[in-house]
Amino acid sequence: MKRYIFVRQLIRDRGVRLTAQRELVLRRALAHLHFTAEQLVEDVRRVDPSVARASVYRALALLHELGVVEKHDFHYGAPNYEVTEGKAHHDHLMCTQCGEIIEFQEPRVERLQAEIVKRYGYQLLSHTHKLYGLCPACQRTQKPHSAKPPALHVTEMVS
Amino acid sequence: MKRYIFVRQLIRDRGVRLTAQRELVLRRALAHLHFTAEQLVEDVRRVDPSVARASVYRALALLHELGVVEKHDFHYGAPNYEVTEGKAHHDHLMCTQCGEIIEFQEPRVERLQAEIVKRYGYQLLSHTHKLYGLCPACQRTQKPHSAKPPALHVTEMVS
DNA sequence: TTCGCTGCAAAGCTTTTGCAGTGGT
DNA sequence: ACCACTGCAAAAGCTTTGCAGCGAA
Repeated sequence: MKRYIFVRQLIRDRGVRLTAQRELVLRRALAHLHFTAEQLVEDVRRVDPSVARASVYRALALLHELGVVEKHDFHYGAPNYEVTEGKAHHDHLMCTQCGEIIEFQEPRVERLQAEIVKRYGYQLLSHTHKLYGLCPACQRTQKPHSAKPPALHVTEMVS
Repeated sequence: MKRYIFVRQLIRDRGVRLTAQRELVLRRALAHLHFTAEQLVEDVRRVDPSVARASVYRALALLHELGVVEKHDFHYGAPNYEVTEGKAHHDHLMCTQCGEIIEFQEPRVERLQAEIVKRYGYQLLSHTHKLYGLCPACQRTQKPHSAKPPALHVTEMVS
């Protein structure tokens, strides 16, 4: 709820209009941990079928510009989005078989990153750090060669 | 050259046919550090215009299955491919303004990764670690807001 | 000779865009 | 009352696929 109100204010401060469509897209985005653009379209249209696919994409782009939403490519299926606003920084560990995503924090890695960029004279702006593996459950039911994209799922229902 | 011969053998061992198209795609892929599928298509067809776009995509998919080629998404333009076969493992540092890509190694990060997955009972299969920032040159010519995709470039000419 | 691979063109998916009408401020 | 935003449908990437013919083994 706090995040919702905060982002609404961000939109207003941006000087763009706070429309019903944008509010709805924001509310539905906040209801998921990780989601694809298409999942968000479906979710939004389940609530209000009159909202156009294009409006969802445009609202998502706006949220991305505002720094509220991050885009992830887990290389298994379509890109994923995540509302990172108001959440502590974290990276991701994903099961390549069932699609489970775990968010982790590791300050020691962050420190090493700073060291690495310094080595090349770079100014660090952002980073992505993704670990892929098998979750405990999938290690047991392990198929020798499941080369293909597992479903990317979504769980949390409120924000 | 050693890599070329090695991969040819990989293809034969796979029990699939070693066609002229596959050999050409492999040679041109080896000639670049990082490339998009479309860049590879252009490059291949510059050498032999009779090769179909679809054949390049199919050959690239084969090389990916063989573990010879890796796919990267730098979030600036189309996904990038890289022939990693025969190269030491490394991760990437990219300038978001000019598109320069630096490959770095940091064993200490690798060690922390092993520790992280153990924490969650995962079995680590692979990872991606990408740092985004401004290279020394672009820090000087810095535009306040260059939100858009820089050209992804390609340099090396032989392999 | 066989059947896996290719070229071609068409289709598929996801995302973007042009435009006329609508609604926030 | 403006003009930014929306819905719609068409277009625009990028990648995959069906199919008939070709050519590596």
